[in-house]
Amino acid sequence: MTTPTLDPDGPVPLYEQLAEILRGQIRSGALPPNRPVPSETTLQQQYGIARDTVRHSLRLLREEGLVVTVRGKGTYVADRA
Amino acid sequence: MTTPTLDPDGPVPLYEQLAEILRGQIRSGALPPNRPVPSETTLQQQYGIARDTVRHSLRLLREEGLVVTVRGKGTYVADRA
DNA sequence: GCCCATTTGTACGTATGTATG
DNA sequence: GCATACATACGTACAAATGGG
Repeated sequence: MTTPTLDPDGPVPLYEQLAEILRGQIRSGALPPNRPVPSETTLQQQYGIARDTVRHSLRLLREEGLVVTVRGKGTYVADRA
Repeated sequence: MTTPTLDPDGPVPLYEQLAEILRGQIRSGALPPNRPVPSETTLQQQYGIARDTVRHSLRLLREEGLVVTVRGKGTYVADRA
């Protein structure tokens, strides 16, 4: 499982690129329901982006109902994502 | 019209305090429909907070349908706010 | 109950890009 | 071209919640 790379120069914002990657991993089952998404710190290091950008991506997924975030614990793939 | 003050030490986040102020101004008619909300820079200076915090407040109001934001123009009170 | 590491939340600052007028 | 305004993205610091030892 190689980590996909983001394109900082393309027309698609980094937060949208990461969101799309995570959507794919959720849909494919690589990130199964009720399992934690990698932490914000992990994602920011894996993709070499700012935490601000990671949080923007996760906020989108929350609004889409794909993930649920619990303070102090983590962000989890939703039950019926 | 004095500018209300925010309490940085209280339990309510600054972005929520500002959101509540703006909600009140919208409901009272002080900010009428189709009129611009003060710009992010203006709000950040008026209340002595970061632009990040202002944007968080405005994002809440957008999600509530109270305002509409147009890039390069400004943020406007929604029609049926 | 008390530390401690981890994780998310809030808030600050700065720089640059893009759209409007 | 220029000024204004929002969008994206980077950085930092500290607070608050969780869970383990």
